[in-house]
Amino acid sequence: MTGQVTTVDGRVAGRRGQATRQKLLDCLGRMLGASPYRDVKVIDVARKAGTSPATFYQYFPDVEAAVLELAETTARESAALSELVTGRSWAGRAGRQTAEELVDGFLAFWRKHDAILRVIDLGAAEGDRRFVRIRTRVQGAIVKPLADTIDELRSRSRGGETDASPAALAGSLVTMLAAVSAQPKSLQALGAKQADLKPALTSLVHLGVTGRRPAAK
Amino acid sequence: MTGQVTTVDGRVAGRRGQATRQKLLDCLGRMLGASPYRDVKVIDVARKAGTSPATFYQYFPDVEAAVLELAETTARESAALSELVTGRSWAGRAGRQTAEELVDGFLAFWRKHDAILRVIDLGAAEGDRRFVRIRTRVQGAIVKPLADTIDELRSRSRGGETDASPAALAGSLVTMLAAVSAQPKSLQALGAKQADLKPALTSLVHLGVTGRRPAAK
Amino acid sequence: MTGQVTTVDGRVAGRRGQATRQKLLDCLGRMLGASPYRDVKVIDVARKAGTSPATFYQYFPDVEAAVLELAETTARESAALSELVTGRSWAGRAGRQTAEELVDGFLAFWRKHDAILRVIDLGAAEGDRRFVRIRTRVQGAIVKPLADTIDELRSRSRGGETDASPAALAGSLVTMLAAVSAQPKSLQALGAKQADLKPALTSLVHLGVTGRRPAAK
Amino acid sequence: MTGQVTTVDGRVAGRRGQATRQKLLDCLGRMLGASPYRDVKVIDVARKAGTSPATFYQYFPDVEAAVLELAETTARESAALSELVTGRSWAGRAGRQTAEELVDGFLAFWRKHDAILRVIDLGAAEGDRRFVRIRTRVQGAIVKPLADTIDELRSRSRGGETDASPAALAGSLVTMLAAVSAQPKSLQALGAKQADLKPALTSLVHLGVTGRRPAAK
DNA sequence: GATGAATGAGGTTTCATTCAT
DNA sequence: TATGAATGAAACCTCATTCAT
Repeated sequence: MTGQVTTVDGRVAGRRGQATRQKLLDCLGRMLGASPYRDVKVIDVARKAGTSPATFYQYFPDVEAAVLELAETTARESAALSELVTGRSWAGRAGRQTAEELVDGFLAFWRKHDAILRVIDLGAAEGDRRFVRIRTRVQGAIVKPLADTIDELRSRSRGGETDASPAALAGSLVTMLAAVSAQPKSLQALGAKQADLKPALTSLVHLGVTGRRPAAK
Repeated sequence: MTGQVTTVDGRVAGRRGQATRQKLLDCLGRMLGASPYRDVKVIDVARKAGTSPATFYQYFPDVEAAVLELAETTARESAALSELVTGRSWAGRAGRQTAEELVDGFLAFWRKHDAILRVIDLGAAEGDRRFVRIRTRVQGAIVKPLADTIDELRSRSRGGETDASPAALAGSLVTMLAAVSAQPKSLQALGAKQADLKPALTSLVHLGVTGRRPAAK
Repeated sequence: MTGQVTTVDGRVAGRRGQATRQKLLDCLGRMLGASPYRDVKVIDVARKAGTSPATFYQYFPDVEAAVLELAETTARESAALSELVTGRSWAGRAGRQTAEELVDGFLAFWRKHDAILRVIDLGAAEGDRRFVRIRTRVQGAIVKPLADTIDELRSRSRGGETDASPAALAGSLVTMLAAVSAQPKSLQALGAKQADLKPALTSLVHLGVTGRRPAAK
Repeated sequence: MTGQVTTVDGRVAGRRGQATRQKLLDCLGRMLGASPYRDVKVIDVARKAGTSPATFYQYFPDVEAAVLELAETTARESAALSELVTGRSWAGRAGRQTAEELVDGFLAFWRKHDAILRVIDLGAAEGDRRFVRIRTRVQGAIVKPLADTIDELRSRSRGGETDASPAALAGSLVTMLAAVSAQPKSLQALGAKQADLKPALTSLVHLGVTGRRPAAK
């Protein structure tokens, strides 16, 4: 599935080559977290990885290609996020816990992939199709099962309400989680204490999904 | 109040200079909407404004400085957003309308200032203090009165509920609105129809603020 | 003698113009003392003088022209140096005093015109005729009467000695004085105390002129 | 001892790199002799060396850095000047010859390193510590042994004379030699014939060191 | 596989210089 | 007289990119 790892000129990379390639990716990842995307240069990545620019070009045609690969990896990992939603109960205390774990899991994932997710967001916002696709994949890992859940909950209850679309609701909620994660200091600057954040998000998710406030703890 | 507009070397700009300066800002703003921030160069801004790079440097030390000024202007304009919240009713039909107008107004503002807001977000996410401050100001224009509103609504109802913090709730909701605005195609790619978006946001805002679903139309 | 002061385009400068022009020269002089000649720019001179580059160009075609004018002024002042030599006695105690005053006067003059003399030296060393001419004028103010003095002293004593040429001797001595003045910290770095400098120079001058050591004080 | 030669970004230069680097230095040296220091540009040095500015910047951060390296090399070579003084006799005919050879050797060295020494002088006169240090080293190569010589000569003769400090004397003499060398046409313009120069300098050096005129040839 | 080394290309910056006001 | 303002021109400087080793 992961296919062969190849050099730019088509050769298959051996053990040593793979290691070099990976080190370049790692360094790139770290640099994305440390300096503005605008300022990330091939030369710096190579130098920080202890190799030369020439080596970088053995494996990637340019910085963007390497970024896309990091993004791809992240997208692959994001599949696991689905488990935060599928097969969970949204009733009563269990529902509150489901919402809590969803928020927790999401924030953790975001925090871990901080830098690359920021770049994906940027690329997508700027209209780059490749990044839009990846972003969709990452958010979809939660949005889709969440939308299904909302649908299902409604069909179980006395339906007929002209309520908001499940997909739109789920999408909005996940977008919110992502955005809050991406701007860690933002809400504090607006007067929300660090400790208040998760409860608020949990509450909103619960409200959005079920239409009611979560049960008290 | 706006202080004197000065050139980089400290001279006070006259009528003609101001015009040139403004034209540069306008062109920069347009370019931010058209190409990745990464690719915006002094030379292009100058060319598009019908002047030379040398002239650009009379008024700004670099692209970032000009961007910050655009951002500043946007922040100033954002103050008007407060009116979407202050003095509104959240009860019944009126409440639904308040939420709708809030969402509408916010999206409209975001759409209008699309490009620069994206750059502000990026700068803030990358940790640049100056952008964080501006972002806080923009979002604060809505978050603060909204948090007050939540507070007030609670105190009026039979209180005592251990609910999420108003500031965190308001912050999360506004962050959501901003993020959804910033990624216009995103939710559609996730299966939400364009038309479903506003109702969903409206619903979430109403739920978040009042704790109940909005009244039917 | 000093002719009319004119602007670059040939107009005769009035009272106000003269003042501006002079201020530019003064600032240029000060800047030559403060930063490497390499780094002195029209823009800076004008700015420091509280005017604009355009004004500078009203009075001087370029920096070099202004420098030459400063140099010219210095050359004019240097004429007074002759008095350190003419009509002095070189016999006995009086001779020592003559040498001392010569050294003193020369160092004082050099210290006062420090910066511009450095530039003159540089220009001359680099082969610029105009600076060579000025330098010659400045040093000539002392060299010529000094050479005459040597000549005269010899003709008075039992002549016939195949001794060094008076002009070459005088020129070398004065060059020495100038060079020592130009590098104030140099000799100290080489182990000569500040207080030892003048006596040494005095002694050398006396030796060079008279062929004998100066009398004890 | 000379340490590794490295590029600006910290790589160790190999055989080819060293050659390029050296060619740049050589060309810079030649250019300093041909045009005013003010006008020496990276682009010209590179062009003359048959490379590109980019290559220049691989090896030097700017022109000044390269100049300092040339200066350093010259300083190293200057150590050999000491031999013009150490172990020489200053008595009678031999003394005259010692003085002659000292002057000759010094002038030859100066003529050979003409250009860079001029720049060193300039930098030092303008107060740049790095140049002052180098200048001190160069002149020290002669000044120190010469001062020792003076000291020794005095201690041998019936001492007790309150004479000028040896270091100051030696320093002044060497400064004189350097300055005369640096302004080759200067003395001629002041009426000293080319052929008279060395005898005059020889005479002054001899007088300064021994206190008496040199013996006739 | 890796990389010293070189460099074309192009944006950045600075200035001298001009001109209309 | 003075100077805001603009800019051509040129150097600076950085990088992506290539290639021979």
